[in-house]
Amino acid sequence: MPELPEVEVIRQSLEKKINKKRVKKVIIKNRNLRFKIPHNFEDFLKNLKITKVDRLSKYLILHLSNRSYCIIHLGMSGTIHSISKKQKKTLLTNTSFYHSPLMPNKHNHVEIIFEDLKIIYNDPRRFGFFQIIKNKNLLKKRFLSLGPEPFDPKFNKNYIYISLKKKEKKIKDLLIDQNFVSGIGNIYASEILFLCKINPEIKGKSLTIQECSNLAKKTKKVLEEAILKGGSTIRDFKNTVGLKGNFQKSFKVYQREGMICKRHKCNGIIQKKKFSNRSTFLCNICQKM
DNA sequence: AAGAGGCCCTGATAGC
DNA sequence: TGCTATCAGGGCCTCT
Repeated sequence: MPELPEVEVIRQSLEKKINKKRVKKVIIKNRNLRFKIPHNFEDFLKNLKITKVDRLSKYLILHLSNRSYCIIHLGMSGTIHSISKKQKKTLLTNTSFYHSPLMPNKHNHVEIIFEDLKIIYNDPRRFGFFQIIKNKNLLKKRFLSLGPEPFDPKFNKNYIYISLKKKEKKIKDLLIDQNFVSGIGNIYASEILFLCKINPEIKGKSLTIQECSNLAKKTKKVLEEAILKGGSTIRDFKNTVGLKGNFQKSFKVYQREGMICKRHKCNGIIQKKKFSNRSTFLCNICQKM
């Protein structure tokens, strides 16, 4: 599911809920996520305080009071819900409780319980994971292969131009390559390239310096706007209080196959193409090769 | 060393 | 209704 904007939206709502709070109890219902959750996970977290709710590209990073970290990745289908004791009381007296996403569910794998609320990790496909990282050095090591985030000043026209000048890969595949730039996924890659009028299939090395400059700008623009709109809700992404995002209404190409191009005075038709086993959307006129 | 492809997993939807 | 196939927002690993 979640690309950088969705993870940031979750981070913001989690921060309000659990920052500075102490973990009372952890319940694991299924350890078999992408990486197996070790058996000492619960004991390790117990009684530690959350000192900061951070994010790096698509990873959530909980800073813990013993100077260690808990990183959470949501994979394709992970979501985090929070429920307060008060809410639970109300829900129990209400029939809609049984249809609520907060209801016990076979895909609720992890619960982290605080004094006044708990957070629930739900993930049908189990591509997500939890990992404990013991110290700052190891955290740095863990993310060594990640390229700069789009908002990092390092992600500028020169970096892009130099990184791409020998690349035979398609620019769309490069945008979702986390070693080049981290945080962009399949939705936003299509949206960014549309705004740049760049055909997703051209080789990285064929971008001009001007195109690289525009790419840096438009990438930031798309992601910033998506965060402001609460992320994109396709299928059932919601923030931790169950609110849907709104950016999907702003999609220019994603999931708009066969529809008319939204660019002013362009009469192009949005195409869907599949390469590298993922779908890509583009306008057949303003993103011509 | 870069790039292509497979794989981890479940659920929704389409087509027969 | 029930089956089979295809498709999903990601990332890691292996092979060439």
